[in-house]
Amino acid sequence: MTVNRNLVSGSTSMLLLRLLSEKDMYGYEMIDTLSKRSNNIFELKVGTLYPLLHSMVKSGYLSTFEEQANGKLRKYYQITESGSRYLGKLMEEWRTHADVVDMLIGRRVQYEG
Amino acid sequence: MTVNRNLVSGSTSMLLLRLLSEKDMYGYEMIDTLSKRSNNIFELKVGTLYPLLHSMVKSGYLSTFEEQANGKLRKYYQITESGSRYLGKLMEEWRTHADVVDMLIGRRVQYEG
DNA sequence: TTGACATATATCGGTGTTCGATGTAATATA
DNA sequence: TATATTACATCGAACACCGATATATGTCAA
Repeated sequence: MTVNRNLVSGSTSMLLLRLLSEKDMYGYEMIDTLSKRSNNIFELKVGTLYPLLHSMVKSGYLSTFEEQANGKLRKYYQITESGSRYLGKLMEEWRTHADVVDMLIGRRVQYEG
Repeated sequence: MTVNRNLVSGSTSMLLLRLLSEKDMYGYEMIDTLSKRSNNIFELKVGTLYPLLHSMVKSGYLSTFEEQANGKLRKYYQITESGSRYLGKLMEEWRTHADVVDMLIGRRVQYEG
């Protein structure tokens, strides 16, 4: 996130929910998956991840269950019905805002809603 | 900025610099222009604008001059050489990050750098 | 002419997002 | 057996943004 770490901030919870809409994951798996899929451009830090996951559990967007793997207890996160609805909302918002920004900096010639 | 104000945050200074790369403007003019061009989607608040402008002046990205208009003293902001370079950097970053987010949420099929 | 509204500047405090630093503990590997 | 990796977690600091608030002038309608 180099120079301006907040350039696309706020999209983090959207990306996590999007991942979990594919399958249940544990924390480190989310970081790895995001990192690999983005060619290391999106490098989520644990100090960001866990507080975010906890807050989304508290908000009812995620539920958790634990599972033994390689002797280690892994905490899996699962998206809820409410989380899916919230994800839809965030994606819609992202599209609107990103398009407006693109339009304003001249990446798209005109904004068409 | 409705539900998630931070969805495209950090892009504010980029948008302001982009505006000023067209012509010198005073504070309110920037708010109005951004608002009108985006069909009221991007509504920058004065509490955000002025501290940001001041910090960019301090960083050397902007310079200022005052001009009388309708009896009122308007403070115009002008982009500097350094500000133009910084804008280029921010736009490049925005493109990279926004593309990655789009790819991760499945808006683009594959990320091609 | 006066009160309301718009224009225009500015600051302050609070909230939310993110990360670096730090801590703990188990497994894998050299 | 020492080191690295995996995996969980919290805390404090920095930063972005906004609502509230303050001040002052111009415009316009009642």
